[in-house]
Amino acid sequence: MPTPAAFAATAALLGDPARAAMLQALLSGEALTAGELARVAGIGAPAASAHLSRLVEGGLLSVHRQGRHRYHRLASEEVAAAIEMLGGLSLSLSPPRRWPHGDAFRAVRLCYDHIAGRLGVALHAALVGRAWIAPADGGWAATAAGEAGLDALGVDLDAARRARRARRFACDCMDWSERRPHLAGGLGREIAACCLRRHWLGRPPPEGPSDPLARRRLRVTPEGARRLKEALGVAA
Amino acid sequence: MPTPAAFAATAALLGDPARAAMLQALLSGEALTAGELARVAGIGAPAASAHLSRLVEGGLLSVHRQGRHRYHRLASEEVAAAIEMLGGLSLSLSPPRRWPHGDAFRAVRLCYDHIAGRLGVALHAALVGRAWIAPADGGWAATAAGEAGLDALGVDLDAARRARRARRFACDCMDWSERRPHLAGGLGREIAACCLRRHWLGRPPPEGPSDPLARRRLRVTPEGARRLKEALGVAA
DNA sequence: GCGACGCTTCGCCCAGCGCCGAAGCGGGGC
DNA sequence: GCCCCGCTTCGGCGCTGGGCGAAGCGTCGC
Repeated sequence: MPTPAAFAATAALLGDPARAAMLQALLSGEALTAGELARVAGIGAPAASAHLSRLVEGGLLSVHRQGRHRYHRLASEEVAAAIEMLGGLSLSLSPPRRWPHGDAFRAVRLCYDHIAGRLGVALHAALVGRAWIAPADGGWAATAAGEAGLDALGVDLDAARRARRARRFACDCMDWSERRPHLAGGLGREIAACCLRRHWLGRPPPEGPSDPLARRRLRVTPEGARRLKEALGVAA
Repeated sequence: MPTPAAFAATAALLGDPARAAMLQALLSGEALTAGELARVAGIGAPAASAHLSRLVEGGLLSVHRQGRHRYHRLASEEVAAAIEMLGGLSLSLSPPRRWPHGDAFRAVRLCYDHIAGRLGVALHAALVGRAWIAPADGGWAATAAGEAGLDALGVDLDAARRARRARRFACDCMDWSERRPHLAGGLGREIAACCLRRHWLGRPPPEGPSDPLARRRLRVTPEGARRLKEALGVAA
């Protein structure tokens, strides 16, 4: 455990409405500009700049300059996992309203860059149940059967192993709507990419003019349901 | 996801050094008095009282009056899980020092009231691998084989099912040192209680005069290592 | 019943932070 | 070269909130 001071410093970064809005917007895994984030948070450019500086300084975000824009993204999937978890806690502490985003969001959605919701949890269980992945130091490793099966599905295992942004090959991420883990890490990312590339998952149109969760919504296509069922026994 | 305002309100409760110290102290699962918590946080009684009021109001703590004392404890294991997770994130954001608590704390420790660390993760994997527990709505349920096996070990399944404090029978709790889940819920609590009762786990003496993690330290006894090995194939 | 003790409430002070408007810096478009 | 645009820095304002000492309330011990 960190010192209380270090712990509080990290938590305090999450404990501001404007910063929370920015971080939630970045949960889609995309990189957004300072201006977009200012609009999302409903504040002016100077205030947004100060917030973003603190988030970067604190290690929660990373920046990428491109021309006169500055693109911000979550620094790691650990950050995404912590935000998801804290969101789940906050929801359970104020239970007045029921599930606010419709059952579809609970069934399948994007968490940072991997699949979450009931489908994400089912995929995780299927991979473990068929012994396609096995416990390894710091997460999971693919078994021989898993490498063959995933390759047959079209998952780019080389890309999954390429440790971009210091990520693990595969590790667990707690699903706050299901209270069971789904798969994160490079493998989680590539599985999601594969499903999107092959149109097993699609992105439904936004539900409103400024739908903050639009980028995270997913939908299982008929073909996706069929292929996932026959390949992994997953009922989407 | 909650609104940014609700999310930030919850995070802000964790984002103060004094409150963080209190919450970390309560991670042992015990109930502590306001005075003890004030001492832990290094603040006076009035300040502690104000902090505790806010934590209770925010749903993170629950209070129990007994005579002239007021005992505070974490309101739920979801709160404990979120604190653990945020602690792991905070550690990973400031990686200068390596593991500060010794390898023993990483091997086995108490998380709220269940077993965490490498042993906790190994137990979770063993229960799933032997199909003693199976996925169920909102967590895990014990299979017929699991009921028999756990009962033979001496785990009080009736107590585990008794949903004290609105807890699930069994669900996952992310282990921040291993990045894989260990078992929480009523079953997790009763397994830990069973191991302590049968002296398979013991509490080592505190490492210093004011060891904040003393109540969470655990150690596997020789008999415990033998019994866990033969019953579940777990190498402690 | 009286004092000791645990805790809370009240009153107050001060630091930190979140916000904005104005100004400054740098990149791109024309 | 000019201006537009995205972003940052600076200066100033207002408020929240965290801290303490003093006082009040309820409980326990004798």
